[in-house]
Amino acid sequence: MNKVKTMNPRNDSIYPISVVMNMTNLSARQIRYYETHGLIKPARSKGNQRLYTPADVENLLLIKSLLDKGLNLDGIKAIMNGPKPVETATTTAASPTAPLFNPQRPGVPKLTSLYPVNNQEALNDLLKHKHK
DNA sequence: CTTCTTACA
DNA sequence: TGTAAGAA
Repeated sequence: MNKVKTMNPRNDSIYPISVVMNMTNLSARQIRYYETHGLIKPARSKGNQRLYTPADVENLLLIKSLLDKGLNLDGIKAIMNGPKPVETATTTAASPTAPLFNPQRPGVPKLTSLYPVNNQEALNDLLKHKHK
């Protein structure tokens, strides 16, 4: 019942430039232009034909939106090959030491302390006072 | 017929 | 960026 249509072992979804044009609403000129500027790198077929992957289309879409936001090709280029979301994160994170819990089963006699190592100092202090 | 390259506007 | 010409 199922019609397997051209299911080759190497079937990467690729589109010719015409399809990409319809998907991105960009002109062939623009698509090729962005390629010369290194924003996309579509593979080539035997006849030197451009083969666009879905990833390429996504990039084109991103380029389009970024372009619309007022950036130039060089700026977009910088963004694309650098996972740096321009964030001056002043993350004063005080060590995200996740307080992991020890999955101790009921009946284990080797229970010395079930408190996070983080509070060991405070615990000792408390015990000291109590023991006094 | 579709796409590619080069080149001019 | 659009478009023309000639080749593939």
